[in-house]
Amino acid sequence: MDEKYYAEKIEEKWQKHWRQTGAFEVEPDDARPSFYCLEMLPYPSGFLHMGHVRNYSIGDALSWYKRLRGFNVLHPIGWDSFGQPAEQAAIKRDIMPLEWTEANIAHMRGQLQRMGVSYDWRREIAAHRPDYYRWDQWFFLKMHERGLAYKKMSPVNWCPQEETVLSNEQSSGGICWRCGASVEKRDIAQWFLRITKYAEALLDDMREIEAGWPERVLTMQRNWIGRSVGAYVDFQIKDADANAKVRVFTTRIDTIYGATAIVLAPDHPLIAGAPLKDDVARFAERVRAAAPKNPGEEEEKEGISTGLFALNPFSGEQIPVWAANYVLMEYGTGAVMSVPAHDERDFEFAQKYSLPIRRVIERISHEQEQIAHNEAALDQSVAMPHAFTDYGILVNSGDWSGKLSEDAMREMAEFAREKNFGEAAVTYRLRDWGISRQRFWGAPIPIIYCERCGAVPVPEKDLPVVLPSRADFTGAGESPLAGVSEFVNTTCPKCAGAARRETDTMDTFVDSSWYFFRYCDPHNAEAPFDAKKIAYWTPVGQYIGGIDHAVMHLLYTRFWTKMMRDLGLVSFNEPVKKLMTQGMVTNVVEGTGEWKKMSKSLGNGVDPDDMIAAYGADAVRLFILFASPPENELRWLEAGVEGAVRFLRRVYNTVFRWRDALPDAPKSAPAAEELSAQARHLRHETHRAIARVTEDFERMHFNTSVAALMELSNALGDFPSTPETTTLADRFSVREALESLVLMLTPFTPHVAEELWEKLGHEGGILGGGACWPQLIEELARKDELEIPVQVNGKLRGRLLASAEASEEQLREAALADEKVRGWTEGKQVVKVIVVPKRLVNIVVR
RNA sequence: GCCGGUGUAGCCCAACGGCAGAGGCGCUGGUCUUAGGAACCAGAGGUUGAGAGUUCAAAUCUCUCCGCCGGCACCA
Repeated sequence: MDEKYYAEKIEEKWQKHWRQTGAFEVEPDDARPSFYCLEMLPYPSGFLHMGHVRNYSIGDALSWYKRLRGFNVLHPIGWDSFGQPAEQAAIKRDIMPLEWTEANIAHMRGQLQRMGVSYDWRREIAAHRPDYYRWDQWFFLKMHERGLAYKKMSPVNWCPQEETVLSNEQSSGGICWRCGASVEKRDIAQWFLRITKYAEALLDDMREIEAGWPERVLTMQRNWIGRSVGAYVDFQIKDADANAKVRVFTTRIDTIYGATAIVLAPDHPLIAGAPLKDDVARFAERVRAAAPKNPGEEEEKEGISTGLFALNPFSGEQIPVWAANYVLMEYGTGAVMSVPAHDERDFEFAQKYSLPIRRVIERISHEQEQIAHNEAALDQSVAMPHAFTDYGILVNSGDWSGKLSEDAMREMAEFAREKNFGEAAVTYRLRDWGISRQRFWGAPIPIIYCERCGAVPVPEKDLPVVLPSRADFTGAGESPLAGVSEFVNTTCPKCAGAARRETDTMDTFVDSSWYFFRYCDPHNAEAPFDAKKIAYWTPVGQYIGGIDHAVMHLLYTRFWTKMMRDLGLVSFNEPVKKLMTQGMVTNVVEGTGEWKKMSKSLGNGVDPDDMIAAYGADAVRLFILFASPPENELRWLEAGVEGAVRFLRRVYNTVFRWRDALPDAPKSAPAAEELSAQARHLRHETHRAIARVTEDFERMHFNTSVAALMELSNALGDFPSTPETTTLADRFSVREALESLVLMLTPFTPHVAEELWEKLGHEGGILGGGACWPQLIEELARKDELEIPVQVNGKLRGRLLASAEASEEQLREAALADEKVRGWTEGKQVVKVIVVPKRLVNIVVR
């Protein structure tokens, strides 16, 4: 053993040991409980950043802890290796996406290995390899069979100059990133997955994961799904045939007597038949061409009358049909009934275009706002200052007047259904998932277009549809894949005639929707995975990743699981039992003093390799876990890393100093009488630390675990005797403290823990030697003598020394008899004495 | 605007209704040193964002307000 702590040497040694012994390689084992610890797989950009290091440090700590607690731990990693940057590298630097991607993976794998993360590397997967993406294609075919994958027209960002499709990032600000031309929307046929079919289940099943997922992630998903309960109502178009109806969606059918217009989205199909259709078409064109609005900014409401009139099915009243920019074709039916008196947006619109305002809801409680109105007038345009949007009681609503909103909504929807002009309905903000990308570097969608047979799915036996190894990457024109004739030209699986392949590839969120199932059986050539292996490992016990994936990835993967369940592949509804969203890693931006997320553009990034080279992987990981709780922002402080090294050095020195004195210590615990007071105190500190660290691990409060380990280390430093003068019995307590400390450090700093464990006389490594988490002895963790604060009227006035077993009565007597306390109770009447055993006494006097 | 989170020492953060402080960073002083650094020892630092309520007792529970962070936002 070196006298000093040399991180680099120790880390190399143990990484080699782990590799050679396959320390983290696992297989299903029915005799042991499984634990699946998963971190979000990285995109192989080429370099690990601090956010990755934080993510994997958290996962690794938990994995080690669970192993030491006797779990069979699956801890895998892989690569989200399809996506745009590989194509951009091809355009810019003339390097093929495959080559670029594989080189990046090789480099990042090396970085992860130098971090010493305990992965089962045999299970590594990469989305861009045909043995992975063939199963993306297989799932697509299964969904296609069931009508869950379908094609429809949908807009893309289109650069008219380069005649190419752009991603949102490439068209930010409405301008093409390469040529600066203004970007247009263009409709093309694209593939969609029917996630909306699962909207209700995605909401309902949240019950199963509520306990293990952060509230805010579930809230974000709920907002995203946007369930809305209301009703459809059909309005007959006046002077047209009986089929000419406009269907609206409303959440407030109780306000229908206040409807003074129907408002359509500018691209609503009914406009084609309107008397003023040319004016409306010009208006719609202007709305479409309007500059893309800035987020957070509300556009001025604009509209135009269509010249049509509609009949209110409840009142029979005739109201005008308008088109306006604030009604969206994508939501509900693309048409609304405008009730200005009870909807802010309709109010604003009605005021601008002088539409009448009809008041039909009266407040029901004096706690609700009384809004000025003119009882005598039919139109409230002048009297009402703004809309009244609460529920209340119906007025001016024919036979329905006098009913409560809640009752009216239910009964009026039912009435509409009976009379066949509407029904109760639920709509969602959630749209189907568009997976088509007009790109090269993705999984090809396995469809063949035949002039005779139409769109034909590729037969399963012909999978995978493999990407060509080369293509021309210009960045302009159609997708590079479309230019590869040996890929595109094929024969129809049905009629064997000449046919063309689909050249769209899949969204990369497809790959990440099910990758963690593949880890369980990564080399299976017959199926995406084996059902028995899945049953042993999944669902995931703990998933760790950034909050940025709160909606898309985590919603898609929940959807995918439900789809797989319906295919009979898994037997549960939810793929992830517990989710932890880590905070971002920030650093000071030079010259501003502000803490911002590390990024290239701000120049405040810190290279993990540099830090590991300077301080060692153990110290970097320890600092990251110690500096703040995992969900919080982590402020990068190099002084903090230095502090971590200092701590490790202290522990190292303590082991070095004691190790020769320890082998002679008794193998089992000496009786308390044989130990000195200091040794008994040390045992107390040891077991207190075990209790705290264990509890904190269960809650993933790593920062406080580390603090407890530092306390234990301090207690060892305070131990008054030297190795030479300590009795054999006392040496037992030192060995116990050191071994506990080292074992509990393992999840944070596995390399140095292995090294110290070996120096404490254990062979074969921590896992190989069968070490396990230290066993808590509760009575040692308890303090036998306690200092009990005594309060008088809630103010601290004295302290008592009492045994932990002291009864309520004993504490009460002792408190009342205490001299200091009596100074405050003298001459007063004791009203009440509250005794909380082991904690405190409070005397209430008057 | 709506929803969620959060506010404790100069900073990161503990305290699961019971003494406001575990740990680290920084700062001040000391030991050591030619000096600095390192290491070790000691120490200072507070209206728990503000106000009200519940309670014997509130950082903790409830309400109102303020600040900050995040999500959604013409969603009918």
